Amino acid sequence: MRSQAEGSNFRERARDVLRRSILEAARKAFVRDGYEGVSMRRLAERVGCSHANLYLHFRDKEALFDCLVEESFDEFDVGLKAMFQSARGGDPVALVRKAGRAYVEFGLANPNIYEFAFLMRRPGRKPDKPHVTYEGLQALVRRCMQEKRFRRMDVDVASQALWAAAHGITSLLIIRPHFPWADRDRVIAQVVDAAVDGLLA
Amino acid sequence: MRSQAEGSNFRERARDVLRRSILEAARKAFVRDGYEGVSMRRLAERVGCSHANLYLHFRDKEALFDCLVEESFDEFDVGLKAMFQSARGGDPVALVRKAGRAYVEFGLANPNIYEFAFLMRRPGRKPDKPHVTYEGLQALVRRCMQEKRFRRMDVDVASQALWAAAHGITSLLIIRPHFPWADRDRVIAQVVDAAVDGLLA
DNA sequence: TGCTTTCCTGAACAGTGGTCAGTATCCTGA
DNA sequence: TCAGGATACTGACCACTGTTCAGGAAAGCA
Repeated sequence: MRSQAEGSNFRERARDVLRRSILEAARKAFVRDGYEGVSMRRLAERVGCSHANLYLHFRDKEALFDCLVEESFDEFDVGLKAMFQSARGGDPVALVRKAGRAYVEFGLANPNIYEFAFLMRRPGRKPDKPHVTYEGLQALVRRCMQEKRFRRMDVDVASQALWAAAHGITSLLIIRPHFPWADRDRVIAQVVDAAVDGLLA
Repeated sequence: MRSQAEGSNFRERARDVLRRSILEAARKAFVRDGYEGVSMRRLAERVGCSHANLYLHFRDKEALFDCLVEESFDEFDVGLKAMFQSARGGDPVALVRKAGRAYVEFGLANPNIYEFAFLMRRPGRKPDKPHVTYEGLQALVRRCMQEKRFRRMDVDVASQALWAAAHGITSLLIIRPHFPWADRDRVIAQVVDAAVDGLLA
């Protein structure tokens, strides 16, 4: 029995394959129709299995989409890290601005992912621990302070203020797409730059 | 038949009474349980009528809650207008800061209302026309520019940047209440002040 | 081949928002 | 006062949702 469990069996591989195809179908459906617009039954139909089967791979609908969101943000983190890497030694303040714009762009490019991650209230869900992305921002802000580019203040207050500004314009653009927005890029730039400038020494 | 319709009948009054009691029960339920947490059947039970009856007063669930939100924002507008009135002739920039804080406070004091108004995506809903509150902000920003306190720029870019900042911190605090926030008041002040300072001449 | 373990599914459950034919209620004009 | 007509209301119903579970199908091992 032990040997069955640990051997990388046909069954085990098949299980992983199914899991991945669920995730991919879910991503497609989710990106197109949003959380409420996807039903487990229709999803199962696309995958080609019974809807009950989905529950053998994911505890419930939320868990499935949580998994997708995590994947997406991991990708985002990778992109962000690459950006930090390539700009190592450069102007940290410019990097904050760039990261802020990248954050907004990511949200606008993946509105349904962003919606699920930061626009939906999910009472009784896991406590909101800081995401890797936030920790990266924290580190960057700290560096700006060490190099005396930002004035001395609580790192968290500064980081959270930056996050709030970037999130504000991202979420409004997603939620109110038909609002008579002025030039979007200028609004985004204004929001991000003002938030950054507000921290300068 | 005409006289029936216009006469302030017993029936007509009763209709209005029921409509109001629906709205009040809905407000209570909605504030406690959020949009998804309220079902039309349970709501009808509280009101004391059949759930089908609700649909004779409101086209659907969304229309019912749209009505509530409109009421709430009317209240918000009244409060904000009074503030503008009382500070007329005073420092317009200080007024913008005050309005920004008031906006955030309102949102935090009425999270479920705010959620429905600005946190929920409702595809295919009526085009998002600017709300009275936004128009008030626009006017205030214009005044700041006329008095040369804000630098010359597109009024909408400036107004929308301010709105985005205030919305950003409001929505994050509502959606992520368990995030390890720094001192909330300081974060709010930082976000609002940075957004305002970013417009100064 | 039998036996065990693991996988998978159809049916069922309790709930949702929304509709509609039919009934109960009220108002009006004779 | 009473019949007729307009109005208000409801129970039953529809198509759907997320989720569970007994039991059948399939695979691995002896």
